Amino acid sequence: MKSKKVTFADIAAYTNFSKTTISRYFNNPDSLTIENQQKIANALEELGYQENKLAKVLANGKSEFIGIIVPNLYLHYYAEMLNQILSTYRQHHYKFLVFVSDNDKETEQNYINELLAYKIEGLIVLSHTMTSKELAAYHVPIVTIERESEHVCGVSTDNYMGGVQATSLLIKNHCSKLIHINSNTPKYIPAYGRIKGFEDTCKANNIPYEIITADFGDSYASTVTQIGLIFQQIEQMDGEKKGVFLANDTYANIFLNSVIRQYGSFPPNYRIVGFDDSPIASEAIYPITTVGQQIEKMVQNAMELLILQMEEMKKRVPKPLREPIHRQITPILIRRDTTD
Amino acid sequence: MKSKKVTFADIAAYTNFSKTTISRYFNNPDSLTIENQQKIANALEELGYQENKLAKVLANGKSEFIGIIVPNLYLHYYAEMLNQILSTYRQHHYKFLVFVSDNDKETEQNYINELLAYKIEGLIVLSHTMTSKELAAYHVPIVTIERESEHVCGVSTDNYMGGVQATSLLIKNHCSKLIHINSNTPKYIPAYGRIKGFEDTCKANNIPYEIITADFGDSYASTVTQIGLIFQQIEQMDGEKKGVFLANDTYANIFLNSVIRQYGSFPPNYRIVGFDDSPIASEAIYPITTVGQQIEKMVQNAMELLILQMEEMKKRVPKPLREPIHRQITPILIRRDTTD
DNA sequence: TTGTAAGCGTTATCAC
DNA sequence: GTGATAACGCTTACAA
Repeated sequence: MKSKKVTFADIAAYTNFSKTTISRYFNNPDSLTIENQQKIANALEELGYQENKLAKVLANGKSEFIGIIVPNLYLHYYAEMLNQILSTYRQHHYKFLVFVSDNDKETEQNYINELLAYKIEGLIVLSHTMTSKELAAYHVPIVTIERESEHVCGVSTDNYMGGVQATSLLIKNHCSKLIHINSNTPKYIPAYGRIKGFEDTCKANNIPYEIITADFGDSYASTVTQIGLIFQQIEQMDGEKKGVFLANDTYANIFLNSVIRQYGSFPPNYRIVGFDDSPIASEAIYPITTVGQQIEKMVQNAMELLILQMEEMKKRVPKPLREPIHRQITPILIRRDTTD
Repeated sequence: MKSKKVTFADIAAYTNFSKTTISRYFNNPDSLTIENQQKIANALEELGYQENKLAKVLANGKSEFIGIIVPNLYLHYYAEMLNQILSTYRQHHYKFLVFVSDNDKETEQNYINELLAYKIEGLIVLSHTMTSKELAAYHVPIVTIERESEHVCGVSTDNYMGGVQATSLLIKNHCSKLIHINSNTPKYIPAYGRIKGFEDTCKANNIPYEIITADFGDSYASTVTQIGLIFQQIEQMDGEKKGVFLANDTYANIFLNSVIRQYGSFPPNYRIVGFDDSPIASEAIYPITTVGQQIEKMVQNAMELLILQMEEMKKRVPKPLREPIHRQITPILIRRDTTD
């Protein structure tokens, strides 16, 4: 087996340069002559050098670590978000330390402390348990995605516009009655905008509408049951063409399945729109029209905001943002088979 | 704002102890008197100490980092795998550095080098681009999950048993003709076992069968097209009750959708079994019977194998495994509505 | 039970 | 263009 790890000292001895010069070879090669660069390059090869970034971090303070706290990866939405975040490595070369919080606040605080101990330069928060005020108190660059973010930077989907888009399409489809199905959503959550957008659009167009909220429980089975009941309820309602806008694609798919099992195929008296553009929307028995969140764009914006703050911290006299920055990303309506 | 970061030196000065004692407070508190522990605890609080694990790692060589390379997070299978891996933090306190490779070999090699530079103690590989021989050459503890792993430790589903289970169920359902649908799978991939298990079981029971393989392209749309064609082909076949076993739940769902659109509801002359127990299996228009991979158990085994190797590396005279260890996890048949 | 001093493998600050 | 030398913040013999 090979012996110990080879360090700058070994390279220096081997090449008759100093450690400083070896360091320069990596960080500022132009300051060496071409031939000396070559000498060192050879030595590296010969001795089988393996760089140690931890030592580098200790010396220069730049860990290039970003921490991520995500509620779970069961929902495709979070998985795809994480996917996009990790993919930014190619542009920015930040390394990501990832934690899954499962919505436990205390656990989450432990994670943050652990992350701080590893000298992360920034933190991306997707979970909901801590308030933005608590997050801000850590005095580390932070960006949140699609959650309450009064006291820190954040990006979220323009949920209001999403609601408007979905509702407008249903109206263009000549639906005579509009129905929105959602869980009980507090007003300070970004997703509340979907409800508001729906309601405002119905009012503005003078179309009869109804908002049905329910507690869908925390299992898929209970969601199926609840939506089944709501479907029966809607079947009883007046309206020859019902436009149903659901809070997400999972709900939309369950609703569509109820409809198909009742009618055998997609009937002309229903139009359905979901939200998220998750895989289930295209995989459904009839591909579902949905409001697609632009996840890639959201992540790109989040990274911009984070990098902005991180760069600032590296200056000799960091001047943190006076006000947190917030960005809204407009979603895109994706028309498929459950609307005209 | 607060000034510089406080270090052991500051705590030492403040408490009139040495840095060594402060270090001991963290790593071996019992070696201090209770009152001195208290003194130090107070000082920590007063000065607002924030630990630096990077310095610790540099000094003691234990990074507590594990690297993960996953092909993507688009497929729920990988997302759930990652989810389970990250969740092991609670038991073992290893921190995870995660990379998404998108199946590019060169990229992947860069990732591994980066991970080595951060002194990871071990590596978990889910991607397929590098051979296990190449992986083994890195001389770092490795475990692979559900992939070729001749030269490194690995865990995988007992795909053969899965194939047997699925096929046996279809036989018990009195199917007169069995059909297996799969992509072109090389024999050295663990998933090939599904085909073998199907075939052997058909032969053993003397049931007419057919194996249909195809290139499904790399998009969902092309998969739908291909499976639609295969469905038409199967419709032409003899057999009053056809048992169809598909390589995964996505295929099974598409096949089921084809059936429903043809028949209006689930007809008695078809029985369907998928593989993976991914969300689509339960979310389908009729919940799909499937062979469920025990992801949690696989991850647990993977961590065991990895920790085994990592512990060995910490010994004064590491004796690496003579032979890589491999584990097979038996999958579980989950009966739902597409079988009796 | 506690302290001294030499690392760990880099980078940063001055010199020359 | 190159080199000494002191950090960076913690651990670990070896002493006492």
